[in-house]
Amino acid sequence: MYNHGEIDKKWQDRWQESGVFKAEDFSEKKKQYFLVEFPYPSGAGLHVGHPRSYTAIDVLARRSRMQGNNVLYPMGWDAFGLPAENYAIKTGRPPAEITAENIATFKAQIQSLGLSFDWSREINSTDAGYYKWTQWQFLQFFKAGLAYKAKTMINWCPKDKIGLANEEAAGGVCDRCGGPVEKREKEQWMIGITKYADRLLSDLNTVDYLPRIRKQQEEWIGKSAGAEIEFSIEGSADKKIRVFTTRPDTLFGVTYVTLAPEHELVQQLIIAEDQEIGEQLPESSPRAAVRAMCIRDGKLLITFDKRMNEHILPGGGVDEGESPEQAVVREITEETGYKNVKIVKKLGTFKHNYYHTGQKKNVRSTETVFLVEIKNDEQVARDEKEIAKTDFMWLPIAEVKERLLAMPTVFGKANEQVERLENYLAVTEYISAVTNKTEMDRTDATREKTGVFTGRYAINPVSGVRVPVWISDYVLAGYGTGAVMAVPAHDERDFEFANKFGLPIKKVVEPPQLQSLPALPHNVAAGASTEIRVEAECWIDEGIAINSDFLSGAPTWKAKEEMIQWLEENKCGSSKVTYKLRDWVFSRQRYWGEPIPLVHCDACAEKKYQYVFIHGFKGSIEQNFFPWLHESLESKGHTVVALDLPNTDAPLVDEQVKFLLENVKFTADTVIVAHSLGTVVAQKLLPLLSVKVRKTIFVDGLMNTIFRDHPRPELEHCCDWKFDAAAVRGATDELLLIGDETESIFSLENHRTMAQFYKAPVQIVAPQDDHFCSSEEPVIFAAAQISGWNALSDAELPLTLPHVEKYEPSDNGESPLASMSDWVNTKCSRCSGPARRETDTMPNWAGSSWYFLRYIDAHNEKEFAAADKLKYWMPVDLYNGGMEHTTLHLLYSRFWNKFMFDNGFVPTSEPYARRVSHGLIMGEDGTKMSKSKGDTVSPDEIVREQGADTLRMYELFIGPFSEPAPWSMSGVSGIKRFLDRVVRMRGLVAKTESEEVTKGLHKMLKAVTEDYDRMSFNTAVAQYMTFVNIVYGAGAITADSLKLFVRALNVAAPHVCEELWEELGGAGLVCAEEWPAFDASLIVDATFELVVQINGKVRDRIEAASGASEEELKALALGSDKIKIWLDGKEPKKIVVVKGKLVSIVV
RNA sequence: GGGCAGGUGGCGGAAUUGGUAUACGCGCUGGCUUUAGGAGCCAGUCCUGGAAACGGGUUGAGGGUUCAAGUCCCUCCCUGCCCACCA
Repeated sequence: MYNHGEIDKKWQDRWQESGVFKAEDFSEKKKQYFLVEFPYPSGAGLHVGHPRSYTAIDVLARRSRMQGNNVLYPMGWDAFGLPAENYAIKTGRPPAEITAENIATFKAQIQSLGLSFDWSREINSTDAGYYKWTQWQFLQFFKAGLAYKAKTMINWCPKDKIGLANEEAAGGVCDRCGGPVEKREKEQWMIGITKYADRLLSDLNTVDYLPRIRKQQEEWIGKSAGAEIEFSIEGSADKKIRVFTTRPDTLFGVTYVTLAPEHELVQQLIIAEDQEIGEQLPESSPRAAVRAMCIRDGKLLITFDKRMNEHILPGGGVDEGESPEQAVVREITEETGYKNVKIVKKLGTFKHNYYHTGQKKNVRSTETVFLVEIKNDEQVARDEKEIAKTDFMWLPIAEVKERLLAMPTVFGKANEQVERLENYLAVTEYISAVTNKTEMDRTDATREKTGVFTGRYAINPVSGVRVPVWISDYVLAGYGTGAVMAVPAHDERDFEFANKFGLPIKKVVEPPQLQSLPALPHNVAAGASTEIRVEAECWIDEGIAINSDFLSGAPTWKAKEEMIQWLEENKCGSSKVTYKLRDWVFSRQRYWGEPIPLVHCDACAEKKYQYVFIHGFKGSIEQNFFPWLHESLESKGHTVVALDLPNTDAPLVDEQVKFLLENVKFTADTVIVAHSLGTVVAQKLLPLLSVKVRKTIFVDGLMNTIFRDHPRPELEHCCDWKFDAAAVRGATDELLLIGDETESIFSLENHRTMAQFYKAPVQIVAPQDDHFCSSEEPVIFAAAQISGWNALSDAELPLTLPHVEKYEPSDNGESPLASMSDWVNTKCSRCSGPARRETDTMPNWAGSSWYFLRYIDAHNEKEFAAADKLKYWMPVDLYNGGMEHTTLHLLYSRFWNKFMFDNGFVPTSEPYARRVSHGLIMGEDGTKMSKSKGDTVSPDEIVREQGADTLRMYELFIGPFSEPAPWSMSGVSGIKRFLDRVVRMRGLVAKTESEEVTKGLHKMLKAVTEDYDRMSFNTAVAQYMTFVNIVYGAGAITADSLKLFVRALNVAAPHVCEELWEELGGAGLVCAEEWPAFDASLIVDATFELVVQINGKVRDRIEAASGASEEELKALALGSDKIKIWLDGKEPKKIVVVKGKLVSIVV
């Protein structure tokens, strides 16, 4: 028994005093950066799950130090987030206060484990000194044009009137009140991670991630290659449906086209604006009447005529001097009392005859039908007479549809019109039903597909075949184009849908014939199934094209290529790559997060600018990106100056600069957009300007004549290639570099260099064409626009969280910051006019996207980290974290780091060289530990009762590191027993020891070293135990051997080992000793147990010399009496000898 | 539905390249030390036949390749995790 309470504390203090675990910047030793995910300091304190990875990586860190490396193993706090905020809402205490307490608890708990963290580098994501740099880095994204505002759907609880995080809205139910969660549109900050999709995918080749982690990254990015194809719409020449498909080869098999219910074309298609129904008659006809269709939540507003005993649409005659629009609003108010009536659209004007009861004859009249919206349910009192005459009601469309269609007074009865109305009703009903569905209902894949025919037809561009256009909720609005070409014969979802709605199925791919496949002798011999099954009628795999005109006979891969070529030649489609990855929603309507350091100024937003284009080598204003951009900017009210530069085929930069100075009047409201060699012109031009221009954009710019990998001597003499960074930067308020990811002309390194030279942000995009031709004009258009959003200057950072009275989000969905009018209302940094601060805060993912960089220089007040220190320490050599973070956190931080790399702020493109994951620790019953079950285990208790080393070693021993493992309290006691045995080995120290002990020691050292190398901590612990068992069996061990053992065990059980080391007279700290090397010569056994098998069964074990040759072993085996008996005189047919192991005899 | 990981004693788990299956720990049994309790130490502990010697069987089920299969191949069953209508 040892007094763990005393020695734990004693050695933790010694380590702290001696500073042995401090990482040294720029040390000559080899650097090793070990990282574990920094925890969220929850109020519940440390869970036994936390120490699992901290201890395991601690073992590696301690061993690495003993092996002579300069180790960085830091710890910090990811302390922004919901739990503290929710607790603050409940108690009214500031989250900062709560967080500080939680951190103190966590830190004390973690420190009680004797982990070798370098606490001098401790960080806290909620410190203003930390989040200043989170804000600063966000502004780099903003300045590079990668942060933008867009409308997205948020989870909204109508009862609590707050927006919910996804984790608070799990299962479509509000976390707080248990009520249903709706989707609501909200403008939010987004970050353009999709621009990095391809590099995030391909750079996985450059890092060492656990295969399943890599797979998850790949799937989350979800790259698929295919084609975008345009279908024209019958009767609407100007509108096209664009679909994305991975199987352009099946285009001949398309039997219908489907749109997502949210697709922008849906509204235009179902209300046939461009196709009037019925015969148009003059609206001024004296008999003109109006009717209103008002549909809400799948119900139709109907009036009931009491005298006629008939349901009818609200409406009536147009009075004199009244327009039909005025008439319909008046009629609705009279008949129903609703006063907020708004006309959405005129559906059409129809002629019809009806029997006029007053005149007692058939009258010819016109009727104009409007689609109306009733904004809210405010009503005026209805006229007495009207009440006597009519009732009104909201009826489900399905209930009234038949009657409505039968009404003689509506629409007449032409078939086409009825059909049209029917479609209109069906589609409207469908869409309202779908949009009312909860998210859960909609994403449940086992659900039956639903859909509705729009009544419209699309034309297959390759076959000219007319196919119906449907709307269906199995089409996702957010992926591809939100529309699909359905090929039911070769897509399971389309197949299911076609069967349900009786749509035709056309086969265009034949499964490959077995005979044509190369023989697979291996598989056949192994009894492999030789049949290829065709399931149902739907063949989704590749094959041979049939019924496909010019494609017929081609294998799928070839048919794809040929179809894409045909589409491109005929300008109705092109090859296209699509990703599942969506842009990153960066806004949270919460208090406890980093404030987004932006200010919005209306005056700046309204301002118009003069855009000056500078084209490149051999370029002209009509080429490259200029024509569309020109038009688009002018349509926004800006002016554009676009001039062809002189001598474009043999340019002289100075001459072109002079030309521009003479022909353009540059002002403070000028924005320069320069492309390629034009950026060289701009770099020479800017220092010569007498004003500071507003913004300059270099599109695929350059500073030397090295083009990616080859020089361009023809440009060497166009200028002196010397640039003055300060002068250029001083002549333009903003400078933005846009680079080409495909490196078609310039390398990414080139942009990185420019970014560092000019201290300017870089946006890397993947243009469809090389070197930014017309297809990328929208990217440049977006970058060139100047919004009303202005970044705070570096000096204004950090923008700290103000103190608020209430931590609840406001009931309009804004964060609590929005109610702080003193804080919100501020001055525009640019024009000094009134401006408003952004009140959204950043997500939890922000601070954790770069924390590994801050550890490297945790106290730097001038930069987020010094470049030379980053260069020394990055990348992280080993990063461990939970599986729950292997998609989002990993992806976001990789993206963040890559962007920072492109901008020259960090030295590596990938932040983590290696990523591993630990398994969850479960309760004793094998299910998740939970407070409600009461089976949570507190590390404190174990540390107090059995010591830190016991907890540490048990965490290592519990099972394979990356697998989940059930906690076992008696297993903990087993470790405690082992450590007591270790301590008692003092009593076994003797002058000599048996060979068995020496050999066991070195075998253990070898095995433990190898086990740690492959992160097999549980078996390493078993090796220590085996050795201790040997020593107890032998009864004696030398002090030297025990010291070696203590050195090896120290990484796992450091407190006990320091104590023993001291007692054994070891100098200094054992953790500062060298990692013990094993002596290979001591491990070698003189003999081994030769296994002799007959027909695969072990029949004898014979002691044999280790070096014995195959012949000797064979002779030995055959000479054995036992073997002779088993052979019974039979002659062996075959003898296999494995040296050092066994002899296998076949008879 | 798809992907991934797995299925080995009473339990957690070992077996690195196809080469002695069940290391190590827990639990259990017996013994010793002996005031009790606890702790410690020693021995045993996959199933099965046998007093023993010595056999037979065994890694979810079935089949295959091999001198040899927990490990490789095929079919199926089960469990866990992740993703989930991504055209």
